[in-house]
Amino acid sequence: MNLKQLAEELGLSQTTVSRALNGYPEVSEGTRQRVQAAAERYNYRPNTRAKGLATGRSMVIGHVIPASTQHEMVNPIFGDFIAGASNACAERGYDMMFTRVEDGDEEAAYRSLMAKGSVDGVILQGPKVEDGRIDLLNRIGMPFAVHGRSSNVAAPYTWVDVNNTSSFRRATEFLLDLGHRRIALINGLESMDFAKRRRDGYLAALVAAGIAADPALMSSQEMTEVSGHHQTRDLLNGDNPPTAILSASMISALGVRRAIEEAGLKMGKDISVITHDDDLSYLKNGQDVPIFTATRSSVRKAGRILAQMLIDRISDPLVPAQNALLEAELVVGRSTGPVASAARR
Amino acid sequence: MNLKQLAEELGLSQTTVSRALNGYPEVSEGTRQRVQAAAERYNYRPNTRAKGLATGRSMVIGHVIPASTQHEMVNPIFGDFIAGASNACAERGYDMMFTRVEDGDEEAAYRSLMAKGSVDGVILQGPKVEDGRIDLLNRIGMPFAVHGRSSNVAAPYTWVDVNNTSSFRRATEFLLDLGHRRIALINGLESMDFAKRRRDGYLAALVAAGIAADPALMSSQEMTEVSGHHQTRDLLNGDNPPTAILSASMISALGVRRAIEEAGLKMGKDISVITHDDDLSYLKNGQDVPIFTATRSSVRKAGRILAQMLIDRISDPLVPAQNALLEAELVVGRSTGPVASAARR
DNA sequence: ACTCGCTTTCAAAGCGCTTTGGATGGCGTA
DNA sequence: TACGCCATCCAAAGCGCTTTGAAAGCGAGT
Repeated sequence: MNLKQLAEELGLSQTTVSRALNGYPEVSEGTRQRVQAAAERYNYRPNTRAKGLATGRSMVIGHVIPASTQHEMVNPIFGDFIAGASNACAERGYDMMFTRVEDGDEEAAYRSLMAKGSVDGVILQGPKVEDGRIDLLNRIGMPFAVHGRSSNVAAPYTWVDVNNTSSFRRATEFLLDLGHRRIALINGLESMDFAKRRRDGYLAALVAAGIAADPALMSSQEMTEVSGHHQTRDLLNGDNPPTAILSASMISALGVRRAIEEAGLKMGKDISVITHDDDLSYLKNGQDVPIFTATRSSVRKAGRILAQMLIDRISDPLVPAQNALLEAELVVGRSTGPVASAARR
Repeated sequence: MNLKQLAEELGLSQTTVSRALNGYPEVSEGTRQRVQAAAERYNYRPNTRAKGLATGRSMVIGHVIPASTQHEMVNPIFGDFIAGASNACAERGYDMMFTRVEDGDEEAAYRSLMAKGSVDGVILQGPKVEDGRIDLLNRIGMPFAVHGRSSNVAAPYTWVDVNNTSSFRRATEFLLDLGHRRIALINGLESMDFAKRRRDGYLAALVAAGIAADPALMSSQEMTEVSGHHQTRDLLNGDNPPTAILSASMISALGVRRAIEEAGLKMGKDISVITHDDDLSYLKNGQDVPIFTATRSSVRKAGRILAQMLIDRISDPLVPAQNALLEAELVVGRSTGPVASAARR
């Protein structure tokens, strides 16, 4: 059933039917009722493509996933973020679309999405410290919103981010207060902006406490269980192992815990662990009592907010770029404790 | 730049330019070269919506995510599946679109997608033992492909599934061969078809071995870390604890392991564990030596195959429904061993 | 010189919708 | 009675593409 048929059925013009359905005032209330009833009865839905062609809107928010970052898609953190974003999108009638591209074809992909008009805006994931994508999107005039920030970008843009610096600074201070002096940082890839900021926070706390940072205690890798495990094992096997570990995600933290247990140590007693916790639905930090002491911030909430901002911007391009800096809360669990006497040697 | 402008620029008609770009034979090689060069130069991309309107194709594969199952989106298993599927889609020029709906609005959502013409086909996730969606999609004539199967559906349809029955039967037999008699099953929700089949496999092996199934050893819940932990703790605190556990996913298995360690037991020695392993990129079963003995089957591969099948079907609706039953391999790791003497009491 | 057949190109219709710029008719007012 | 003004509805243009049906050009055959 299309508009033409529906109009014929009703003995009205397409114009009137279209207006009745879209809530325009130039149609009498009686007619509107009649039209809506008929549309309901025939389960009429305007064809997306035709509507889009006529209005110049696609009602779709895009994501470009490069093949190498593609495992990000698989990353539970990404999943939770998307869940939040798609929630906000659904409320406003938007759908989300994912385009996978080969590495290096990102620029072409964005240009292509723009030229093809298949999305009204895009969400940018995992910004690097220097991220060319932001300039690019500004240049080609594609509305966008960034999950995170990019340190070296001057122009204003829409973003939502956790205050990574302050949360890692606070976590480090918490460990310092417990008497820890050798605190390791098992970070995400530091080409990523969030990881760089976390490191900054960690270093700031050390500096403030007058402690020299030990490069042997800092590593930067992808945030997987296996990688968390490897890094921890290496740390524990080192000459002068840490008494506390800062982990970048719940997933790495699982590996951290595994390595600690394998070494016959007890987390929270022999060694303390704080992790960042994105409050993932599939990897809760314990049900009642948190397993890990953690800096917690819901990535799902970030998704909601960001999608809303993007849609605002699409609806009215004159709205200035909005930002939100979310503060993580420090949740104290059982993975931290005063520095162990054995380690004080 | 649109077709009209490009045609004017070239001094050709839209027809010729369109044909040149779409590889039709009725255009001379010289002209084609000239057109392609110009298209390249102006970075011309046909407008998706206009093209779709003219061809009746949207080049989009849809997914409908009900709010309650929405956490599925967040499920790493889903993530890996999508990664595989989007790969196959990208190769054929398709994009993927996700529509979130309130619970119970699924039927309306599919009908709507169909009426709006916004997708060419959909992928169905997590089929239940009885799943009304399959009939529905057949009825409304929407091309679709199912990840998994639904036991109580007669009509043929396109699907890809792991042989859950045989793999869980085999895993159970493996434990039986090691001397285990009290084997627990920590299953996914048994309203899900895959979970039901796994249970069937488990029970079949017990029956063949002449062992009566103990309801106290079987549980069925969502596959999260926390839930795996809870179920295992309850089992271990029971009157007559199992000597081996069968877990439905790597994620639950993490919880299983945690509960075992908390109880002061050693996995592979005091108690054996086998898990199903979807070969998730973010939750590898160890790097070199597998941590868990597991029935392994790549869910990413399943995604690839299924998307391909769906696109085949979209391209030629006359092609009969294809199916693929993937056999999981049994990977022996360090989480299993002969039944512990202590437990033989 | 004329027709035939083939290649190459084009004008125009159509996909299903929105939206512009009228038309129509009823009603109050002068 | 005539006029203007709303309220209501409509025909048609246009969004950017594909595709049908036809025309134009050209060398070969007679």
